[in-house]
Amino acid sequence: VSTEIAETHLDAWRTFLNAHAAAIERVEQALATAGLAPLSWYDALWPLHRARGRKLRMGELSAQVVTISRSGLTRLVDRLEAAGLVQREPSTDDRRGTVVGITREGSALIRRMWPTYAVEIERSFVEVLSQEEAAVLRDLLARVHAAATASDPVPA
Amino acid sequence: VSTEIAETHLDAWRTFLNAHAAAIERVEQALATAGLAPLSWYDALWPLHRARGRKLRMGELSAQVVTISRSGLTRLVDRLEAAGLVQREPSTDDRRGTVVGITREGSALIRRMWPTYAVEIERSFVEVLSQEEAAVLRDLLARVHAAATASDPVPA
DNA sequence: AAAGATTGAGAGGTCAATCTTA
DNA sequence: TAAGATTGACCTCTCAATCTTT
Repeated sequence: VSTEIAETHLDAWRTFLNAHAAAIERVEQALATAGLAPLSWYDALWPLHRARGRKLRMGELSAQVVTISRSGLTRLVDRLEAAGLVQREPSTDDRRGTVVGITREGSALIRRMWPTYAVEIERSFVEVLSQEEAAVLRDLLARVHAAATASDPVPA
Repeated sequence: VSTEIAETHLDAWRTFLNAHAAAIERVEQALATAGLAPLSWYDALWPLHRARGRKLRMGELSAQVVTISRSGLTRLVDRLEAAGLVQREPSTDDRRGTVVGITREGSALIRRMWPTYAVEIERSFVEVLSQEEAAVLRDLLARVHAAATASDPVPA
């Protein structure tokens, strides 16, 4: 364990990875037990639901679903569409593009999933962190996020 | 956005997910650019490397590689073995079991990966968090981890 | 030529069933 | 019968190549 990173920072990193794995695992498990869809479906449906009827282009949606590649999103939307949760149409203004809109069933699913999802956020975050602590956590992680997003680590 | 979770907690949750996605993405990208193996290989090799020669049973190893299922680990170890980085043998004391040991090449790979990995931890954590802040982050996330690990959310 | 999106091929992952030894 | 680990079937994701429109 060299290349000298302070022990505290390393511990924070490891705890970060472990906490994330445990929390996500738990949410997925709760959703599966409740007979609902996986978190990835929620992630993709949520921006569409929030858009309240406005259809999003695949690219716009992709930009908001950060854990999946562009082609991965195409395939996810294939499944969502097959399940009747979203609808695709060719974009009218730029005919290279495709727009996706959530259906009534899609919005219904999002609403059914939220309570289960929320219970797990309660357990993992709300019950163990005060408002002030949550704010501190948010601010520290926002800095990590910004740093991790900053312009390329290793240019091509 | 109902089922009432305070906005601060929700923001913390979202930032948690985004920060994780960004940080991991960055590490994977750096490793790939350097022509090294993915993080999952590091995760599996590290406990074996740390065991300094002692061979671990598949179950022991599985317990320490938290992001992958037992059968997923079998397949990962298949690949690591094919790459000459680990070696499997039937366990002598309990012949149902298998033990895995890291090879010289495996340890060499871990050592070659670490500097690249470390650079990204530096960028995402060390450069933006003081010692004290890292300690605070570690402590808050340790609570999240504990809460997310606590006995079953939804019993079968 | 470049941008938006999809597709083919293949890598990696899971669950449930299986094999072997305890 | 149960525990440790693997396997078979199948699903999801990614990269690189492709198709269409700009």
